[in-house]
Amino acid sequence: MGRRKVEIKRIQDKNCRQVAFCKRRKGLLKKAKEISVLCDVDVAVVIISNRGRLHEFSSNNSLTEILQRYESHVEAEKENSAVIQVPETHLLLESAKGLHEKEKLLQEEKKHLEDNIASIKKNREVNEMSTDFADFPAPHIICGQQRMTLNFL
Amino acid sequence: MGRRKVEIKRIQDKNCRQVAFCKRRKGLLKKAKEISVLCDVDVAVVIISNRGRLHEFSSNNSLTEILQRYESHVEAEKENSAVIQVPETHLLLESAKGLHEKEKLLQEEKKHLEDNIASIKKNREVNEMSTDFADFPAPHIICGQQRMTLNFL
DNA sequence: GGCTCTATTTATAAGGT
DNA sequence: TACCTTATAAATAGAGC
Repeated sequence: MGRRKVEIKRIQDKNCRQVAFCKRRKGLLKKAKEISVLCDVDVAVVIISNRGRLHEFSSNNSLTEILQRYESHVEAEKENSAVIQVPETHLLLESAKGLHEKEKLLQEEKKHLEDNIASIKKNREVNEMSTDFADFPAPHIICGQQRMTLNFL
Repeated sequence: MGRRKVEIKRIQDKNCRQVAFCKRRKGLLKKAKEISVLCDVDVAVVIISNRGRLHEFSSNNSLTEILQRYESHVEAEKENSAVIQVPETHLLLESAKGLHEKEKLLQEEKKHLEDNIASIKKNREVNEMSTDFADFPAPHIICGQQRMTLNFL
């Protein structure tokens, strides 16, 4: 739905990809809301950008509850089916490969966490130095700092 | 997008509502897949009809992983939400308190990550030692181990 | 990075099988 | 209940700010 048809594959250009993400994210969340209202159903949408930023929609206030309910219903089935579907011994090689990738991912995330902790400590020092409230930065500045740290999570 | 414009409110006629649900559910899941591919992001969609039937999409095979990441985001934001929502100056003390708590939380998360890495390395060593596949534990046991480690992500 | 414009594609409301 | 058809509304790609 645009000036030309686009093939559904990863958009190579970084800027185009970001623009498409903004537009389509907005569209997806809107559609999630619409179906939940029109059809009176529970809907949960979670989007995590590759920079780790979170976007969500839920049709009620207890998304976590919906998702946990979902997990409790589906996980058991998945475990059963996994055992049934994956009796091939050679897939254990894939398992080992997956563990390597997980380790790499974890180390990257850990680095983010460490950076974030450093950032928080820095902010805290700034706050603790300013014991005179008259010199305190405006609340929205604080908000901005915290928002920044959140982006690393 | 149809013969006429529809207001976004619960569709009264049960049959129309069901028809709309089928169409829009299909559309929503399609769009979720498209954005995940085009924009290279993680997306999870969970739809629970009012009859309790479940429909889902996730951009990779580990919906659980996406949801866990979601929950860690929410926990972190909960701590800050009080500060963000309230512009009262005296709450800056709470802000500092929140930063301490956040640091504590992050350190706990980091510890989880470190424990997890250790666990993964341990698993990997076990895998590498077991070059004789005949001695490999049953696949479902491996699956169980991975599921456990995933819960920390 | 976000917003506007608009040509074009896509989704879908009604209606029918 | 679930699939066609088709007119129409809605989303959005690309371009410009």
